[in-house]
Amino acid sequence: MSRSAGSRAAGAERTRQSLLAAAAQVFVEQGVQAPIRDIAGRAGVGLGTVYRHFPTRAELVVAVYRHQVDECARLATDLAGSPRPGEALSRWMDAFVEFLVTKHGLGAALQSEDPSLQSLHSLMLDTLVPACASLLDAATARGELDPDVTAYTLMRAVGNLCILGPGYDREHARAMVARLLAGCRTTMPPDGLVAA
Amino acid sequence: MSRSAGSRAAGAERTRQSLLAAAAQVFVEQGVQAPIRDIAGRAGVGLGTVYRHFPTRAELVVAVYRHQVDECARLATDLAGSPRPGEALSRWMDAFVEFLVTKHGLGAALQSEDPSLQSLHSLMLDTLVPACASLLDAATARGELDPDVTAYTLMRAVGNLCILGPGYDREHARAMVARLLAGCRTTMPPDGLVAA
Amino acid sequence: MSRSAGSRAAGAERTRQSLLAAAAQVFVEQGVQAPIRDIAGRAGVGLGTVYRHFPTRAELVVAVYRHQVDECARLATDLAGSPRPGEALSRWMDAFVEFLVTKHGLGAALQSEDPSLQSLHSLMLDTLVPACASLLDAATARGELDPDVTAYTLMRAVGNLCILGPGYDREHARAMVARLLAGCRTTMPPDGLVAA
Amino acid sequence: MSRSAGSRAAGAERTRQSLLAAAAQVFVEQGVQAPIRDIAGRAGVGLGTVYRHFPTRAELVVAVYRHQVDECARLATDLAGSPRPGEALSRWMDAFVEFLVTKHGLGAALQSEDPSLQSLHSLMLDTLVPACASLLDAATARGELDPDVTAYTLMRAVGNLCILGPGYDREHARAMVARLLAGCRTTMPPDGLVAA
DNA sequence: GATGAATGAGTTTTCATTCAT
DNA sequence: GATGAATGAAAACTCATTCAT
Repeated sequence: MSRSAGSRAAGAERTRQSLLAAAAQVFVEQGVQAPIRDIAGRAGVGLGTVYRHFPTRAELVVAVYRHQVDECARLATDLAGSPRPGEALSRWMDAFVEFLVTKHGLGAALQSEDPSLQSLHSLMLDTLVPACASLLDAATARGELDPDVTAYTLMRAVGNLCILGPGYDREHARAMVARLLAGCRTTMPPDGLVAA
Repeated sequence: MSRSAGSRAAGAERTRQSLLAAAAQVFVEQGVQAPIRDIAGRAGVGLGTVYRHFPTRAELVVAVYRHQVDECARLATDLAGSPRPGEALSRWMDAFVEFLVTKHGLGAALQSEDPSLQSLHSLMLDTLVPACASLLDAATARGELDPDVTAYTLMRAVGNLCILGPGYDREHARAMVARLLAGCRTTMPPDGLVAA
Repeated sequence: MSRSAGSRAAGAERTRQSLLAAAAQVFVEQGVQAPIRDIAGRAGVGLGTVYRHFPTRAELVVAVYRHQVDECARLATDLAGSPRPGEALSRWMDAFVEFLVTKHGLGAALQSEDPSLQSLHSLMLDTLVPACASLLDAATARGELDPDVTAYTLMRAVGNLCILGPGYDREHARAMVARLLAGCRTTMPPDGLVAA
Repeated sequence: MSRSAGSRAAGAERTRQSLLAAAAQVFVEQGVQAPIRDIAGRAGVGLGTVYRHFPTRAELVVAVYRHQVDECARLATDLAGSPRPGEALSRWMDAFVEFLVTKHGLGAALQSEDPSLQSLHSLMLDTLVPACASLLDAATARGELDPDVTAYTLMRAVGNLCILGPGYDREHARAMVARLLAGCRTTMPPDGLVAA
């Protein structure tokens, strides 16, 4: 009359994966505030099923991005021992930018103060800030980076620079991030003025 | 006759100012998408009064920010003839940052693609991009800036850097903008990698 | 400091006439439910002025149409003694149709049950039903009309036939009214069936 | 499984029918522009439920009337081969009148130019005009009707004659339609004047 | 008398969320 | 576990009406 418990669980897992894939797509198209119904529709499941798997929007958002966040953190680990820490940092930032701009709306979501997205912030920060920090520290130790730059601040800034819009696309974001990084290489005078 | 008409007009003008002040406050707290009713409540007027003065949300938003946008553009004019264009640009950016972070939510509003905010984009771009461009050109002419940097892209980037959040406040934004500017002083290699 | 009482009264009368003219126009364009503000605007006066002259919408509507209603009634009087009452009735109906279709929206207004338009009904009925009845009676007396036809019912029917729409314009209304009248010339069988 | 799905679907269908019944009633009382909330209230459901079943007002209006429109069209088909086409037309018009006056407010709705009711027009015209035309053609072929009369114009006129009001009820409408039809039996002189 | 600013009730519409099946 | 019907709070927007000047 019904499948075995095992295959039922497998079915649930498949449903979960459909949801994650659908949500990822919809988030790209409409941002993380997209109607839950749209996600259910895209996944081909009922509305209630979304709520069963992800009782809150935040849980869904976090689940959608966790995989890529983890991958990004792993890349930092891989680059950690590089003999050229400044270049390693640049490479990692490129990957981070790629991640952010690919996930249309993520940058915006990151800056949203909507409490339901708090856990997305946590995910990003808890995982990526340490990852970034290790690269930063290495670069700083070599004198390739101003020690005043903190990983958290830099990542927020980069996250913001990755909020795209008309006339400001992926390449612009990448270029601006590169320049920001370049500006982090040397100590800034307290007033921030560019020396002549 | 002119007195009564005058005082009615004066009352309306006072209402208008209350609305602008209330909207500015509410925009800081809730962003430019705040419910119109909240703005009416804050100003102590009826809902219809908001619509009378500002038939669309966009008109209200633009009115709220126009004064400061104009002031910011004026500052660019004042700084235009400076003998040290790089410093002039830095100073102007500081003022621009100050403007953006004071108007919490404006940065976010600027990156919104909501068509009702199109006119806010226009206001900002039409007024400030030329202002910024004149400073940029002067700095570029002196070799104090990479000619590849365009005013539009730089302003979008700065606008994004001014989206604040927990752990990323005005001072962080200011510092990041200063570093971004510093990174604009020299030509970037095409791959954006920091030279060792 | 102010005009004499006489000229003030004259000014008021002029305002009243402007309002009637403006309302007539607006009623044609938008129907009798048009926003009061539009009428004030068209007349070039303030909103309050409309309310001063015509405290209710109904009073304005009635005032707008009274002149023409009276004229229409007068025409009936003129035609009353005609030696050919059937033709007189036709002619009068033509004038009535002309009146109705010219006043776009009046037909619809007449069938509306909005209580605020009750007095418009009264105006029409009290004035025009007797006028029409006199022509009807004359025609009936000559055997040119079925005595079962009452003025009130006929006028409602004609009023309805004058509600225009896409594909049904003034000429169609006129033709249908003529046919209706033709159908009133002879006694109908109780079942309304057309004899072969 | 099929049972639970079945009963949920059945419940939804019951809701849909409640809504149609409620809407029909409310349309009679208030016309087709009645507030959606009133219909929801009458049906004893939430506001959103109305929107779920009928996303636009037009869809609800059309659904309410489609059944009867179809029935009316079917009757025309049944009467099409009648040996006495004039009588068939009369009978069909009687049914049409019955339909229109029963649905108080439909006549008015039909003459409304509100774009949201465009589909109601289409429903009526696409379905009933051809139905009526077939009866008309048959009668015309037998010389029982003036060939100048078109189905569209006749139906608009009949529709208008079925707009009831105080002192003008179903019987009056029926009588006036019968007379209009009678007036369609013979060619009218161009000036529409009744010959003595 | 004239004005028009202010008001707020009334409607439409959208979606997050619940829950019976 | 899955479903999707139902719900209703929230927000936008319109306009008739009042009233202080």
